[in-house]
Amino acid sequence: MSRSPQNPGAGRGEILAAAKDLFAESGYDAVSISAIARRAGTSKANVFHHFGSKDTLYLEVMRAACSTFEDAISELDGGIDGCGIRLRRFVRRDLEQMHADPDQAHLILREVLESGPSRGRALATEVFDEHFGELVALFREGMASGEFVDDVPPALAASMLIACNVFLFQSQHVLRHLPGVDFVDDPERYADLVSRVLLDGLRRREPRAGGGSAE
Amino acid sequence: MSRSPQNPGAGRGEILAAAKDLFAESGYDAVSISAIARRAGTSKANVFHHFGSKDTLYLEVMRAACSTFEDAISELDGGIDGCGIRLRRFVRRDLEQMHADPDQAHLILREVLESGPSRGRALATEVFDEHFGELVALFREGMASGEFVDDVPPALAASMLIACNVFLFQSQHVLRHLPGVDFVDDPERYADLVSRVLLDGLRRREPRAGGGSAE
DNA sequence: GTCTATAGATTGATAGAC
DNA sequence: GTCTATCAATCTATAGAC
Repeated sequence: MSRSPQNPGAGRGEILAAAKDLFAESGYDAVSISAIARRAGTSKANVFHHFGSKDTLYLEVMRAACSTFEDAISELDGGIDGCGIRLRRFVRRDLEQMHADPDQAHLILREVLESGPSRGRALATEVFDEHFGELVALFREGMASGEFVDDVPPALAASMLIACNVFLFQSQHVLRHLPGVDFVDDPERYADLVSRVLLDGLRRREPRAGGGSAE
Repeated sequence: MSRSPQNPGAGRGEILAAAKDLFAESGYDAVSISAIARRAGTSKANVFHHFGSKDTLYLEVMRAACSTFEDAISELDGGIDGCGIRLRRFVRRDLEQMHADPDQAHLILREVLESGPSRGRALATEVFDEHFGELVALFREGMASGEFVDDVPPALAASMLIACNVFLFQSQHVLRHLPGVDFVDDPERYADLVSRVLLDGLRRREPRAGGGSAE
C-alpha cells in the first residue's frame, strides 16, 4: 500500500484510453481525475499536465471516438448491387461496428441522449451529417429507380433503420429478458430480419385494397 | 441575498418534483442535494429528513416515473379493430405519452441506456414486461390470423416499433438538423408513416419474385 | 418538521521539487 | 514529464436548537 505502482510510460495515450473506458462506463460526472490517473498508472497532476482540465480531456476522448466513427463510412456504395442488398449490408456492418467498440458506441449514444438543442446541432453538422446523408441518398436512389414507394421521405426511412440498430444495442440488457426476445445475441439474424421488414415495407406494390387512413 | 426564501409547505411532494426535474435534466451525479433543496424552496437537511439518502431519493423518483409509465398501458386493445389500426393508434399514443412528460421519458431512457446486465434484468421484469407483452401479443394475433407473415418473430416486430419511437424522442435535437429530416415536429405524420412502413413490411404477400438471400 | 452549523470525505486544479 | 503535497470548493450526511 505504501508502494506507488506507477507506469512511467503513461503519456497521452494511456491516459486517453483510461479516460475513454471510464467515461464510457459511468459518464462524465461520475468519473474523477483520480480514478483516471489510477487506471492509467500515473498521478493526478500528470493528467492535468497533459490535458489542461477535465473538460478538455473529455472533449479529446469524444473527438477521438467521433473520428473513428467517421472512418467506417464510405463502405455503403457497392457498385452495381441493388439497393436492397446494399442496405442489408449496411445494417450488418453498422451493428458490427457498435459491437466491435461498445465503449465508443456508448459514449456517442449518451452524448446524443443528453444533448439539448445547441450540442445537438453541433453533433448533427459535425459528426452525423455525412454518414446520414449517404444513407439517405441510397433510399432516394431506390425511390428514383421505382424500387421503393415515393411517399415516404428517404430521411425517415434512414432514421427507422438506424433506430432499430441503436435500440438493439442500447437496450440489449433489458431486451434480453423480455418475453419472446431471442435475437439479441444473433446480430446477423437481427440484421437480416430488420432489413427485410423495412425493405418490404418500402417496396412498391399494387394499390392497397382496404387500408386507407382511419380515425 | 441574505434572505431565506423558504417554502415551509415543501413536504415530500415538492422535493420529489424538484428532484425529478433536476435528475431528468442532468442525471444523478450532476445534481446535488443542495440544488434540489434550493429548487424545492427548503433546506438541505430537510431533504435528508424526508428521504434518508440521495440514493433513496433517486430510487423514489424512478419508482414514481415507472408507475406512471405503467398507467398508460391497457389501451392497446381496441375491440374489433384490425391489428393495423390498433398498431397505428399505439404508435401515436406512445409518442404522445413521451412528449407529454419528457422528464419521465428522459429518466427512463437514461436508466435503460446506463443499466448493465443486473439493473437491466430488473427493469425488464418489473417495468417493461407487461407493456411489451401486450404489444407482442398483438403481433402474434396478426400472424395467427394470416394478416402478417409468420417468419418474423413478433417480439422483433414489437422491438422495431418501439425503437422508432424511442429514437425519434431521444435524438430529436440531432435529427432535426440532419439533411432531409422534416418530420421531427410532426409526430402524427411520423406515427402514420412508421406504422405504415412496418405494417407493409409485415403484411403477407405473394411469394417474392427475385429477392432471395444474397451474400 | 424545519432550520443553522458543521463534520468528514472528495473533488478539480495548482505549486514546486526532481 | 512525473511526482508529492496542498489549495479552496463542494459534496453527502449528521447534530442539535427551535
